[in-house]
Amino acid sequence: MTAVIDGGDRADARRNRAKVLSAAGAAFAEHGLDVPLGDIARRAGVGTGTVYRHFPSKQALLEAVHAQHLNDLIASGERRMARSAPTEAFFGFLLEVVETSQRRGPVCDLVTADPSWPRPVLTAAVQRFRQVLTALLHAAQRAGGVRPGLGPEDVAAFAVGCTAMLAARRDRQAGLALVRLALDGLRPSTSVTEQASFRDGVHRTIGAGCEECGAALAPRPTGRPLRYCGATCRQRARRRRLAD
Amino acid sequence: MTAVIDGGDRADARRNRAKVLSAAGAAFAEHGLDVPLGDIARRAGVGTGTVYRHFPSKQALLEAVHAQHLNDLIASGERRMARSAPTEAFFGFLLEVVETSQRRGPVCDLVTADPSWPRPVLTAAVQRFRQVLTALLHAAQRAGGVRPGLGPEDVAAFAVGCTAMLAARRDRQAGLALVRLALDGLRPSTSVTEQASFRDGVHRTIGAGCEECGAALAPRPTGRPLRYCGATCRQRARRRRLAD
Amino acid sequence: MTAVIDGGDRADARRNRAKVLSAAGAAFAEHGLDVPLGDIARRAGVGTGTVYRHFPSKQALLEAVHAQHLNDLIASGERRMARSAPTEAFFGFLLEVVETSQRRGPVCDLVTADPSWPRPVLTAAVQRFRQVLTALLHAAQRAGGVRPGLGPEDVAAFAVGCTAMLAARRDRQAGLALVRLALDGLRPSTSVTEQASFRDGVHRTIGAGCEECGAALAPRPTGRPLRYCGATCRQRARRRRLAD
Amino acid sequence: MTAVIDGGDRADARRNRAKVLSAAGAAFAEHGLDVPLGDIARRAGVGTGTVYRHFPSKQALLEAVHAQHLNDLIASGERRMARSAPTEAFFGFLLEVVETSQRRGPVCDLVTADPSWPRPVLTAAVQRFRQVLTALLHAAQRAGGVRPGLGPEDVAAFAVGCTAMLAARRDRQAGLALVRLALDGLRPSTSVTEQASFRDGVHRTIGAGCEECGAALAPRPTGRPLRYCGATCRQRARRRRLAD
DNA sequence: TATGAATGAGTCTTCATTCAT
DNA sequence: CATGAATGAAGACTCATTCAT
Repeated sequence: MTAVIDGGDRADARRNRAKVLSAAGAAFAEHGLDVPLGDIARRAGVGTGTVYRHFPSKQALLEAVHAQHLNDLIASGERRMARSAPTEAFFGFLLEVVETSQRRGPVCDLVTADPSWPRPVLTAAVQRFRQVLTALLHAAQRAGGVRPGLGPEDVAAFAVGCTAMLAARRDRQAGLALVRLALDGLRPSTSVTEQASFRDGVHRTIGAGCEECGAALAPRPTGRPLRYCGATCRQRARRRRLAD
Repeated sequence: MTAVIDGGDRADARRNRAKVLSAAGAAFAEHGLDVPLGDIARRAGVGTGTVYRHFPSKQALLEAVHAQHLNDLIASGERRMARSAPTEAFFGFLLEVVETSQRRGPVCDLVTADPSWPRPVLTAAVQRFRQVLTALLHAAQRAGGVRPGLGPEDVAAFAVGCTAMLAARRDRQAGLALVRLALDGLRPSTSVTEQASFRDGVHRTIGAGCEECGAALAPRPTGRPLRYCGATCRQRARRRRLAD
Repeated sequence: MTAVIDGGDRADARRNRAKVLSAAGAAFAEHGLDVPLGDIARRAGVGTGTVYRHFPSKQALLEAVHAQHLNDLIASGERRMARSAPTEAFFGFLLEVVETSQRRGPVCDLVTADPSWPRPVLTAAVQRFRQVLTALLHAAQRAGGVRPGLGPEDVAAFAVGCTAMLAARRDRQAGLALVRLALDGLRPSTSVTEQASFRDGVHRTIGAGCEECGAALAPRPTGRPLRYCGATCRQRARRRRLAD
Repeated sequence: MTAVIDGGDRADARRNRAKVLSAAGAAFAEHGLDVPLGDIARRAGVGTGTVYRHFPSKQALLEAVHAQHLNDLIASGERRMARSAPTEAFFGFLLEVVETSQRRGPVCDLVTADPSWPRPVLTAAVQRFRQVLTALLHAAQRAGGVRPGLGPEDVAAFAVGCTAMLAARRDRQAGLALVRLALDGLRPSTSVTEQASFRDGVHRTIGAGCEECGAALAPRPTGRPLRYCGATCRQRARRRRLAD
């Protein structure tokens, strides 16, 4: 199994494999999936034959790129899970997914299980990614930071959409701000919000939920925004932070 | 004016042009921009030459599809403006944009003014579309139903993202629910932090979020940019840095 | 037979046929044989269908153009034969052939009997053209103005070559001067010339032959060049001139 | 430098490049510039992709053929310059140019500087060819074997014309004889009239010939241009005008 | 009958994949 | 094993010719 990932015994072969993978990742991210394989090879400083020695097809190369990306994200997700509060971990993770996808094709499409995607090499990574995503999601939901009722497919679709949103906005900073707004849609909203959001013309107070339990927060006209619904939740959050 | 859309005098030619346009719209929507032109022709029940008689290139055909789509949306938007309350009109319009775009390439990319897009045929439609979008947006903002500070580019990017989101979710109903959640991100919230970054109609440069929790940062007119949303996050980040 | 040439009974049909023929002649002359048939039709102000009504194929149209050209040349050649001295008639004719051919494909190729040329419609015109050319040639040869031993194929090839020469020289006036030089190669040369022309370094006196009998002309260091070898030939030429 | 011609390191690639070049040269020569690229590939015994590997477009292939031809001619011309007497060198060179051009498109058109020809690859070869041609021409002119007043453009146009002439004559031997006759037009003649128009190395604007007999007209530095070569022709023309 | 729309075979060109060096 | 040359299927586009209006 490591052989498949490493590309064989010889050191130079392993190095070449890594070069190709990295070049492919960059090329797909920059120019999209239509980038010619020859360009990738040139970028990696190898011949096309070498690319084919390591990856049996362009599709396979793309999948390897995705697998690597997924593995990186999995590691990052696990780190976040260990170190951050659930809600922060979840949203930080999602933001990272969005920011690192670029034009390489939405990683999360893999999670949404589009059957047109052959995933022989990917299955393992995808499953693990889905597990991490699910764990992060459930933790955040238990913490009240994410709406209950959403499943991993929903989150994946959200990530896909936010990736496209980021790519569509020329100004990356502005794009990130938009993504944050969109991701806020995953946060629980008070019943007031729900009702208000489809009514018109009145400027109602809608706050994000408590970061620990998701409960509605009393609006404050000014000053530092509330993060927790009360002392209990603030305590609980603090305990968790110290725990890692 | 209709001549441009109708494609000439003869009834059969007009019919064929319409068939081609419709087939192209469906084909692009289903299979993306890489669908072979021959497939479109077959789908329309005509020869490839007929496609080329009506549209001088594949690019032109794609633009015509977009133009038609835009024109439909423009008409719909104007109707909504006349008949509905501003906020409902705005969100209804956006939802329609998202629902009708599918894989045919992000209609709204046209609005985000990507210069790599040649728009000879489109310029008029795009401008009109942008006008309608802007009018709907401003009306909704005046009515307090949409965050101030957002511009048409932001809304277009949102639409692009939501289109991708919808396409990513296999279950269309679930996808639409997600889109609604995301679009709610455009509504105003009373979170003081957030309000700071989008105040009174001026589209400020939105800084990156807090490095620790991702929350929006209040813009500072001068001086060193903010890294954290507050002391808590700064403290936490410091602790983490010391930890490794 | 006139029906074939005239294009039918109706006056407008005849007019259309003429328009197409003229447009085709101009288009072939300007842009060569690769000019699209649609361009010719547009130029003629008719539809492509109308072109096909009068000429069953592009090839046939080209042949009709050639036939018309040939017929014009035939008439001109006969006029010249009647009115001018043989040598003048011959060279004037040749120059006209060259000047009127342009890029429409060398008319004289038809005479050189290239078998790749289908000539169903042309046979008659080509044969008549060849007859006129031959008559002019023989008369000029009898008059001593053209080298004996040359046949109509040679002359036709000369015309083809001079047409290309004229087209190659951007400056048309300079091109015509070159053509005259080349055509002079058809005139008889004294034995001195023949010997001299392949020897090197000495500037020998080579004059054109007598216009009536082709005999060598005594070189004159200055003044008006000699046209005739003597009084006899000058008389003979004068008589012929008065005869028409 | 040879790399450009050889096409790389590998022996088989070099061989293939040569095969393609040679096949293209033959195909263009035989069937003209419209020969399909697939035919060339088949003729060379390779796939179309191989042709495109060595030459990025059909145009480029054609230019490479021309460049090779030009380079061969350049070498030959330099050899002739070194070994033969000037006039023989010049005419021998010209004959070689004519004999080797066939239908592959007039090599010398390149010299006549038609701006519609893109010459990226060719520029160097064309310039060198023009230099050789000019050197040969001037040497022959100094030796008195070629009319003064002719420039390289004239000679190139002559070559183009003679190439067409040779192609037009089915019997190649007869064609070559014709070409020799035509080329003799470049030799000096003592006809005083002609001398006037091409004197001492300056390439004067050559006016149209006499309207009556076509003879060359002595250039006039100023004033109304000449129409007739003399009083006789003017008289004759007048008589004709009165006749109709 | 005139028109010009429809047709589809044929051309150039690209690029994923295979294979000789 | 690495290289990059060779391959050929596939796609965009043109235009001579046919056919419906």
